[in-house]
Amino acid sequence: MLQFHKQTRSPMAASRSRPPPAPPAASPAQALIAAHGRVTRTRVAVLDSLLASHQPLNHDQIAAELAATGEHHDRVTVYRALDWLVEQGIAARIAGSDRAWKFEAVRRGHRHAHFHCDTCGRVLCLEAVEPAIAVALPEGFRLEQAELVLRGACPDCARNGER
Amino acid sequence: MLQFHKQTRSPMAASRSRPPPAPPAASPAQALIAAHGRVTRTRVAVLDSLLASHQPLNHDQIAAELAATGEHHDRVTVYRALDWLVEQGIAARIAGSDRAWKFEAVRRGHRHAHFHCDTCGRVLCLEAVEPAIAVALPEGFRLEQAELVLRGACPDCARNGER
DNA sequence: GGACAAGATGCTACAATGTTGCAATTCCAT
DNA sequence: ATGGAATTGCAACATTGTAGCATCTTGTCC
Repeated sequence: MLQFHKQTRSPMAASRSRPPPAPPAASPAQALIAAHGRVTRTRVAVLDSLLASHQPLNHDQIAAELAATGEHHDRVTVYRALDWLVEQGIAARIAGSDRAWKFEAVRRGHRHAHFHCDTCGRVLCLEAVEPAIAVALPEGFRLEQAELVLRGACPDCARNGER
Repeated sequence: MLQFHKQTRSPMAASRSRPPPAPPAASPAQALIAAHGRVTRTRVAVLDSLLASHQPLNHDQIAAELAATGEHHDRVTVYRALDWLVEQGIAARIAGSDRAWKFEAVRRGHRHAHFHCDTCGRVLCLEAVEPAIAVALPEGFRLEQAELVLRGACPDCARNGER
């Protein structure tokens, strides 16, 4: 659980009106982004959202997060920021049970399964589930990633009884 | 406008007038559908396509299959037929790497992994891959289905070298 | 075989989720 | 501080799927 992100925004806002002398050690998001390319307002804000969330977010949820900060971020720019983060390996794109992509910050060396709730549509990261995936892939395939996808009802929805 | 579908349906017509004693004369698709509800032109055609395919098909590919038979099938009706087949447990809906659903006929008791090719977008069923999925799900979750999703390059695309 | 009611179809709109093209703006290495 | 490339913002478009509703089919009962 990482719930630090609010204060990362203020140095950024200040830097727009007047470049501060030396705020080098910025947020983890800024550091990550700087290591891969240009640091921009929207990229930082989007990655902040992803890092602060303990579950994958779709574009809508991210937009809501950004709106809550009071800044305006263009819809298309957010899509492009997400594309870029995925391309850089900073974020991962996972297919939800609705037809919208969900995104999560990549934790290196941290394998976990995803649980898709059919009732509420959320995707939960099951940190504790380290699946024993023993795959014998036929000749010719080049494996890039293996993921265990679980479907069903999350605790909240299962408790409420419906199916 | 429906000249061509007659031949597909003739065994059906026969079975309606007089149920054949020996084997289930109607196509497997018709039998499956009849066991769950109304047998209609589009449902049969769609399920035939799924049964004939060795890999999951998206709506576009199914539409192409249907068009090849010379019959016309409305876009919306095909969607609804697919929804119905999934609802009845005859077909399964799986999320592709693009944002279109893919569908496959359900083979009972036949677990297999899916390989998503990032290059050509196809989803291949890996019949030989019987993943050892040992999941210890936390309390509260109700598991409905577990699926192993593999991503990378399929043999065709891997051979052609690009990434 | 024929009539009937529930269910399925085929339109046409509409909704949700991205994507493209391009001029204007921003980032950052000089 | 400045210049050029990367990024943004906007509007238009593309893809994939749904909703509403009048009409037609299917399966059943006589």
